[in-house]
Amino acid sequence: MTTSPVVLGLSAVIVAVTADTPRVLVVGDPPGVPTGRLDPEADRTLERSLRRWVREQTGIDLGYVEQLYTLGDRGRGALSDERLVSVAYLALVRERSPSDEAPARWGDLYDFLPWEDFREGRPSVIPEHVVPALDHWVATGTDGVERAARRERADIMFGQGGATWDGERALERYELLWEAGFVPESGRAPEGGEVHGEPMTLDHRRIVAQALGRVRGKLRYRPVVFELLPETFTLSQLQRVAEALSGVRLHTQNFRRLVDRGGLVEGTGEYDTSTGGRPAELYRFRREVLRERPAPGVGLPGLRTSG
Amino acid sequence: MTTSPVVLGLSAVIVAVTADTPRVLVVGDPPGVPTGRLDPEADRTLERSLRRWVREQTGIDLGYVEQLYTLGDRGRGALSDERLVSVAYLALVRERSPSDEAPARWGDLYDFLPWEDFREGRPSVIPEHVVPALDHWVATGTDGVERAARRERADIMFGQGGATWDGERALERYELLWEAGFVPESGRAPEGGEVHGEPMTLDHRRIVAQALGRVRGKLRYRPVVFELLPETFTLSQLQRVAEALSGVRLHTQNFRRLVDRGGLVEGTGEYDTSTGGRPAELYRFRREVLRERPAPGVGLPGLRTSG
DNA sequence: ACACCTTCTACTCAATCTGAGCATTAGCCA
DNA sequence: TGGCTAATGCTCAGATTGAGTAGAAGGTGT
Repeated sequence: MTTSPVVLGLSAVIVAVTADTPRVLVVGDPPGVPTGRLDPEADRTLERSLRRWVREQTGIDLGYVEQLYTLGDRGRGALSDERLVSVAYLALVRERSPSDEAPARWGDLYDFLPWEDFREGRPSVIPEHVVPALDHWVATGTDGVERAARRERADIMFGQGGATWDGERALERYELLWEAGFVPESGRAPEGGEVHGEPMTLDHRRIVAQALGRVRGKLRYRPVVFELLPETFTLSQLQRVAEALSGVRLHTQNFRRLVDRGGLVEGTGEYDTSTGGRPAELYRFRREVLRERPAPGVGLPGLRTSG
Repeated sequence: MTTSPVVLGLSAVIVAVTADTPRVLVVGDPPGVPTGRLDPEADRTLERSLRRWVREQTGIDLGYVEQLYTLGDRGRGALSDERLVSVAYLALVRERSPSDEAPARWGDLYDFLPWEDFREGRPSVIPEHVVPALDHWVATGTDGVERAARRERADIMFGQGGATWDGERALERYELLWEAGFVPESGRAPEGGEVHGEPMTLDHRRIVAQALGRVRGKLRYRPVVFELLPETFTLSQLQRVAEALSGVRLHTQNFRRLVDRGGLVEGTGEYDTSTGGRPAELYRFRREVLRERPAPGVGLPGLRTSG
């Protein structure tokens, strides 16, 4: 009896923001995030391996990279006689085109997860399709206890029934929708036969959801936005990137107060006159803030430890 | 030429808190965290595999489990003809003894990472040994630029030179000490030949440091403390657990205000008279808070988005 | 040149939260 | 009963947050 060999895959959720749109690099059809395999002989570390084959596959040199999660459920992957365990990474880059011959392209992140974008208010897919599907899922619980638990979970995840919507829980929302049979990746036909949000191959949409949740969390307490911005930028640009990722609109004046008086950025004295209104001062990231504050991030609302 | 096979290891940092002491379950000598291997045939998911062999090895049924990190650098592990990739997990349990025949025991987490415990003020190991070692490391930078960068990093990590100490950066601190040759696990003889903090096998102390950082972060915005407490508890008990993990002392009155008025706990009307002073009311975790607040956690100081 | 539009930027203000301290309560023990 | 200890209640100033008003500085079209 031979045991099935373990194969180590590496996946990269490569995120950029163009103007108002958060983007993720995808390959193939149905789309998936770029994927490679660890060469146990050649690659000294997992992250090096990742950077190497992302460069080879897409021509992109990754900057900021962090590990997201390791997926190892049986039955993932194509071949059945091997056990595919994948380490997923999150990478943030300033957008640029993948090299022409590369089969990679930028997709709109919210095309895959349309229920995550609250910038224009609650996205219509929620009341129109998510909520009915969840109601059905709740109703099909085996007993009252399970139905109550399902109701609570659904409410919390989508900010129903008095609960507040929490952008960082993107993964939990996706997993809930999976369980509720709302996403075709689950193998069950979606409620009503309609598909909402573009599916991805295998469990890749789950990974993207997790990446989104992670970025949103990080935004608060680490200056990761600047990985997505040029050296200098206007406060509007900064705000739009923060909004694109967090999925909510921010109060402009307060946002600027927070990043400016919070020491996160400093003015350069130069101006961008192409704003369409009053010229905007160009700012740059203030590295010293790392020394001054334990958890510097852009000011996002909704983190109250009490009340 | 045969490629070296990938072997998937699973490690568990199992944390409990007894009275004032955060504990971690260790095995062997030098101590390490419990470790198993994925059976690609038998184990359906990584987490199931983990729970199974932890139960087998230690008799402990894990409750709260979350994935920490996946380590895959070449040269880890004992055998050289295989590539060991390990997925590390964090588990929180209410303390109980490992089954007698099991070779596992509870160790004091701060015995391994003594520079992380600020409850009695800055631990003496920092001024006496860490700072001199880091000063030496800074001084041995190749040029002025590198020395300045090292100085800044050292200052930020240990709250020197105007920087504020951030408990959540336990991993970064450990990595810094590794680079500085302060920990024997790095393979270099520690500065001065003295060893501070009990070493662990392989890279296990690194994993424990990461686990500590993760718990400290989670404490803020998820009600994980309750995984470590009995069903009902006094607010002092709650505070002591929070302090043990966060590594800092908290202002009692403010702490109680935050958890109580923040809706995290509710009184039971019963009292514990064994306090040595005025009897303390027994509280329980208020599950409803999950619905009411997006990020419920115990009130820890020091998270300021500005200023 | 002028009104007008747009966006950026500067302030204000009330509500709330935070950090710190003082004071009181309620068992236990000699 | 007085003194000890730990729990609990309350106050207060300073900082932060959320929301809004208003002015500044460009462009555009007549």
